[in-house]
Amino acid sequence: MPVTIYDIANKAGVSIATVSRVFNGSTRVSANTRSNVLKVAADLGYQPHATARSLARRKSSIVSAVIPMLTNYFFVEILRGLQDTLARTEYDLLVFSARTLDEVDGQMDRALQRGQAAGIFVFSSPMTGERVTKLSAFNEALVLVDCFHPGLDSVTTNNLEGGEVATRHLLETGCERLALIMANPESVPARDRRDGFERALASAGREFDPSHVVTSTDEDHHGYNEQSGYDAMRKLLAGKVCPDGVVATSDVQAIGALRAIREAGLSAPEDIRVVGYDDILIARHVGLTTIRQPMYEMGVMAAERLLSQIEVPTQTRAQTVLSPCLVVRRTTSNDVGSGEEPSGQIVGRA
Amino acid sequence: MPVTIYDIANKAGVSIATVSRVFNGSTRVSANTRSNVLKVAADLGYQPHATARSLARRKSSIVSAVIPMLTNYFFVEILRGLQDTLARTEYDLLVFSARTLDEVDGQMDRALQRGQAAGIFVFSSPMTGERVTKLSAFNEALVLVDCFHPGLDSVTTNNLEGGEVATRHLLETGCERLALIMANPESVPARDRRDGFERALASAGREFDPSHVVTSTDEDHHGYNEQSGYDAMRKLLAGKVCPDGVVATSDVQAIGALRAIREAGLSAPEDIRVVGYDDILIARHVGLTTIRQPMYEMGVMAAERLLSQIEVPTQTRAQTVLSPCLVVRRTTSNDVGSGEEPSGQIVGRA
DNA sequence: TTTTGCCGTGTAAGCGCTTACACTATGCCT
DNA sequence: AGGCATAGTGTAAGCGCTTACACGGCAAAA
Repeated sequence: MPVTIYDIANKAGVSIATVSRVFNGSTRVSANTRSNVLKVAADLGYQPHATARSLARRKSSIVSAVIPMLTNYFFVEILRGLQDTLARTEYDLLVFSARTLDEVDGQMDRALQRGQAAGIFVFSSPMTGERVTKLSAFNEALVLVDCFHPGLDSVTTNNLEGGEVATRHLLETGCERLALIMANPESVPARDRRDGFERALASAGREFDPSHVVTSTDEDHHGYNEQSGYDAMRKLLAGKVCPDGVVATSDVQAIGALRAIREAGLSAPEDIRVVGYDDILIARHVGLTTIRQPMYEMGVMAAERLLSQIEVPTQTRAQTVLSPCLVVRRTTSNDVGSGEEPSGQIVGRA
Repeated sequence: MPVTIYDIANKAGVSIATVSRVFNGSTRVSANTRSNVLKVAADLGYQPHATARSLARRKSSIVSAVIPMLTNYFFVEILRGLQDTLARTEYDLLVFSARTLDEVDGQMDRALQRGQAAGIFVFSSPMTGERVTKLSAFNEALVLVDCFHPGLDSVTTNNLEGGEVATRHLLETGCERLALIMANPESVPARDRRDGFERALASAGREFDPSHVVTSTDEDHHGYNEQSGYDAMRKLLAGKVCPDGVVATSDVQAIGALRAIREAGLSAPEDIRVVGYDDILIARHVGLTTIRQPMYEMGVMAAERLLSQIEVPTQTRAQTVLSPCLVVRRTTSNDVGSGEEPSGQIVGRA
């Protein structure tokens, strides 16, 4: 009882080709026939069969996204950008979420399944050789989001710049002894942020104290978690030279660090200034100065990029790099008004 | 150059039917043939074509979820439950997110597209007549999540109970003048929570003061936003009898209320105790007592329900109702330890 | 030895749609 | 009047796979 184009063709006294034409790019069909077919289709409650359509067209109307740790606010925001952009097209979004980075490979395989999608997004996954091989063999559109590989399209933010901006901010507010609380170096963004930290120090002519860089070896979320920030801060506080400014490679780590600071009877920004990274929702509420990434825009741009790849498959590759921006709040400044002013003072542009 | 079963059949010297059998329920194929086919397939780098498979099987390996306001932590958690459960099956998840409740209908139409999905989840959408009609006409599996309609499968939490528990908690801690900060009554959960509030008052023999129920008329997220909580609290503070206990229908509203309280020079729990609803991440950080919903579990159960519907289509309907649980934190108690103990004291079971 | 049955495999008919190609009018140009 | 576009429609061949049915062969049963 599902109604097909045959039913319509029968009832309207035309051929299935004509019915199909009506429902497609309307290649030359007379106005009469068209409206007649449309009417019959409406009467019968016809709906095109998505799968059959894809098969015949040799092109799916689905695009896939492989996302590790969907729980993360960062990804959800990007997803919004994707969705809002895709909603205006014929494409629907298949979401493959991996709980850990190890699960990414499995989900990627599912996503790369032939005939499934017209294109795919890969989020925040380190580009191992094996992955690059698989992705390069994929014949459809592909955009990396928040990760990078030469020769593949990507939309990323400039983590090096972000790390640098955060560090420079601390220097400018008068910090003398800077420290870095870093996530697991397996994470490429973490490494880039660290490089930015070092670069800012170097260009300010400051010496770089290796004991002031605490690196997580945590596997859970690659060290992007509160506990790892807490532990790192404790370690810093126990060191011989206590820092007066701390950059963390994520907000959650920064929040852990703040807890350690508070427990030590100290406070931010008075004793130690703290900068996070990401601008998650909580950052606002705890007044955390942070580096905001243009997440929504990343989603939009990634989607646009994918769509244009689908349209013109042979197109040259493009790597889009967006700049993060500094959001100044309580943990580095006494001037920003207390309490939870909604957004903080935004410095720089996204 | 994409390799099909014909290529394999040729090279292996068998028919396409045999190749197909190897890749399916392995209906009677000799061990020799099987391993030979598998080998050839591996050599050629064969991958089954997802779309063709769905068409031939008359059954998609995709399930869809229609989700309003994906930004919401609540939905993301449920999604995790869905994904984790689906990951173990052959099904992939198509996500249709609507930015507003009005967009739900459009996204629902896309999701209901014939031949697209083997089943669909509809999240948190009021069941208007039109929607019920469309959903009932859908011939595939269907599970409502966080919304309800008799005759359709659903997984919900008991909002009435949640409202009641929150209210009773305030009464037990000695509050005398209870108030309710309520979201837009278009939202069914909000109404249910209010009913719970009223019921708890009634069964405690308290009188119900209508002026102590402030209802949002906000359209933005149905009044589930910080501003609406803030405004409501201001209104309560300006009233002739100031409440000493407030239940909010969501954490974000509660957080707005807390701000209003602080700005009025008062504090929680000393002057006014506050209970939220949802247990979003921020709740922990501001020490908000709240009602936690078993979000992840909802996702798991919804997925399981859908899967079993797909397996046995004629099965009887089931409405699953999960109980929320109270999480006691600073805003209603001085005994819970200060600062941000991670989880709060959990009372009741999820 | 003949019968019965089952196992392993092939043949072919779809699934519901798109689209190249062919065909028939019709209108227009010479 | 004949020739030639051109617009509108139909015919049929797929898209890559699944699966009902048929068939040959061989082992067990008679």
